[in-house]
Amino acid sequence: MAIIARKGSQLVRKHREQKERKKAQHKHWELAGTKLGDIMGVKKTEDADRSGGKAVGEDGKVDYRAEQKFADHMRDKSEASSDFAKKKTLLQQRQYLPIFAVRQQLLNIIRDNSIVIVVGETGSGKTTQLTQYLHEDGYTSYGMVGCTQPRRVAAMSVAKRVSEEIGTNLGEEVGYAIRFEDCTSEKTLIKYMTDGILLRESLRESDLDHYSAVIMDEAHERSLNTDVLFGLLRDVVSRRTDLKLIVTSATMDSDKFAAFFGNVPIFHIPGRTFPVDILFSKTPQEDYVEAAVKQGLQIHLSGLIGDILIFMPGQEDIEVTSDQIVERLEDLENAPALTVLPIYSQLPSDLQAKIFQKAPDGVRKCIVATNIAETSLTVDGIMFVVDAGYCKLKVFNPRIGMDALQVYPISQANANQRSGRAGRTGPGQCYRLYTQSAYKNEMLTTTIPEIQRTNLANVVLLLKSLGVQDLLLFHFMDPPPEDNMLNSMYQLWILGALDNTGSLTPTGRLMVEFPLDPALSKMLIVSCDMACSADILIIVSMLSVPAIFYRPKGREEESDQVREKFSVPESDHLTYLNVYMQWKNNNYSSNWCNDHFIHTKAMRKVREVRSQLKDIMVQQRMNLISCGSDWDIIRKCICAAYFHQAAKLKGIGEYVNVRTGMPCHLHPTSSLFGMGYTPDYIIYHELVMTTKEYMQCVTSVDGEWLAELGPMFYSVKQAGKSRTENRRRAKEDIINMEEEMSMAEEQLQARREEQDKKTNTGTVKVVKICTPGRKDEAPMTPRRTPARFGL
DNA sequence: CTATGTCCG
Repeated sequence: MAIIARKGSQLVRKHREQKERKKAQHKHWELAGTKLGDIMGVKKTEDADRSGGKAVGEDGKVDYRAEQKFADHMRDKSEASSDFAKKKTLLQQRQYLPIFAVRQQLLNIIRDNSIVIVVGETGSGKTTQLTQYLHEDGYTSYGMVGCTQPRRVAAMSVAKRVSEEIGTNLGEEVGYAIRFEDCTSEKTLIKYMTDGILLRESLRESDLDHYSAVIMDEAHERSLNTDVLFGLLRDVVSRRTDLKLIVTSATMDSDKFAAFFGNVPIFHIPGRTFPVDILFSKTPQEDYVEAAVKQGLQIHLSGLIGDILIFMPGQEDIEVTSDQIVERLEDLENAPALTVLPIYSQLPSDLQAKIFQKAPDGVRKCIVATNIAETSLTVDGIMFVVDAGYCKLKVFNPRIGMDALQVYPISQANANQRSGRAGRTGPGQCYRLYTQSAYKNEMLTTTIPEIQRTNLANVVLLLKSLGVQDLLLFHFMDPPPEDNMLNSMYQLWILGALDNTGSLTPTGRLMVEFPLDPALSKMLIVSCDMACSADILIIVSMLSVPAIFYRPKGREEESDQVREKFSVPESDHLTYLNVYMQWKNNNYSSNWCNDHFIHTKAMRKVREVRSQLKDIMVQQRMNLISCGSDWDIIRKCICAAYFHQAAKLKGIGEYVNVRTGMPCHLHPTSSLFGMGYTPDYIIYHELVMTTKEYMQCVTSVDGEWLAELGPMFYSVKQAGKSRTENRRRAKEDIINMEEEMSMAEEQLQARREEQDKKTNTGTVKVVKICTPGRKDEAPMTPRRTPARFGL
């Protein structure tokens, strides 16, 4: 009943909104008229002034000034342009790269120093050539040359290219390693890999004895793994004088990198890109969606040739922007054809592939993207970039143990990366929908590195298993906030991975074996004792991939209804299990996925993860048993690893966090959402602040389970005799053991102070992070009006 | 009572 009412009212509202919006738009266009200048608010740029300085539009609302010429650091991996490739041999192509001119100098400086920072601009050829130069210079005679990449695709494609250049089969002299795929052999001399792989390797072999040289490519992106490797490799090099470390960096932070590694030399390799004109908005834009739509259309109607790339923070904005461009273009007479293509990572791959297809002759492409187009995928033929100036960032707040996924202004580094996307195949233009003063004064030079804004439980576990005694003294380039480290250690203590002295327990050592977040590893370990490991294995696998359910625009109701068929009323975890079992019963069919609004790609990955985890379990002699249909056992097992993330029912549909007392909400996608069934206690997998504090993926639990499984948090005041009595009392008398919590924290704090006294080196620096929700700390917090756009 | 940026093991 409740469901029907909810769906019904929603339908009506949506429909009404749509009608209203249409009406309002018509009004808008009648008022605005159809004169080009009026609609765009900008004069047509027949002859865009490329020399800089001159205003492009004089009388419009959106107004730009050419400010500077700009060539960016962009990744130009391996692909040479096709006609060039036809004419030249591989060797000639290699010699044409800018890095070739400085080859000997580079090798000399590497010979003379253990660590070198290389500033390699886009198109310099560093990624493909550095490894080969080291190989040619004899470094592979006593070990491998390793090269890390932040992304898998990069590791694979570069390895392929280099193996062709050397003239061997991929996987022999030149190979790569990524999760699920080790394409190397005993013959391998040059090994490309993701930075996560090298990190895992250092667990087995802390001095990296197999390597004679390690190149950390794209280090300026500062991925979590890169930052941990920084600290580790710095020490490895001091122990092993025969190991060479080469770290690539962007110009802006090369000095910082050099200082971190001990004032090591910086070597600069020029790049080869086309100039990009940067045009800033003269006035701040109130609504970046509106501004982007106008700018996109203005470029399109200017008659200049070339595809357009628009950067937006998220899926919703992308959809609104795309729709608006299409709609407004339809209202114009004789407008040239334009294909508008959205792209973001959650988009199914067949739709993603569209952006790489060539548009029909005379049709311009306009790609509307998240920052996926900033580094992860490169589209050729982009001449115009429109940059809204925002991105979404996940920031972890250790105090309340919650992530916040919110829109933040981008950094200058992001902005430069984005504009560089217009200069890949020819000179281009970048329209920034923010003022030059905002760029200079309000934007950070670089994005806050991931290590300072993420949950560190995994990093802490890893470093502990590497024998790092005091994590607060570990040499990070940018140390994470102390709160964050302490919180992670505390969390690991709760999970039984660390003992009271902060050392790794046997459970902790077992947890390290799994490429999972600690709580998930714990769940897997506990499940073996509770005889439901086969089922938990599936749930864990489902939880370690991104979104399973697909909710396409325009078919929201339909997909929601299909999803409800899978829903297990008391648990999202069990709902996931249910989905997997049904998929399995349908022979892992991709058609079945499509019919049920489920991401095929995600499910395939679940299967891969499951198989990898299963191998580890077998190797660790953990038994695989299913509990059949006794799903209470499964819920109890989940509770055993997540009791620290519990919420108590407060009112109808209202929950409060048991530990912090903070109100939390069920996410609308939860099986428990909007149902008549409202359990007294639930545990949640994740707490994320978006528009509200949402618990994502929840399972109902018995109050007494919490007391039984999380005795350091909860206790039942008086134990009754019967089960029902127990349960009743548990519901009434659950106490949050705040004192014990703070005791553990004090213990950690005391330890830290003790260490501080021993070494007053001041290596620990706490960096304040912009607290989510504090508007005064985010000067460029955008006015988000896209939902009401056009009204 | 309503929605999630990008990666990695």
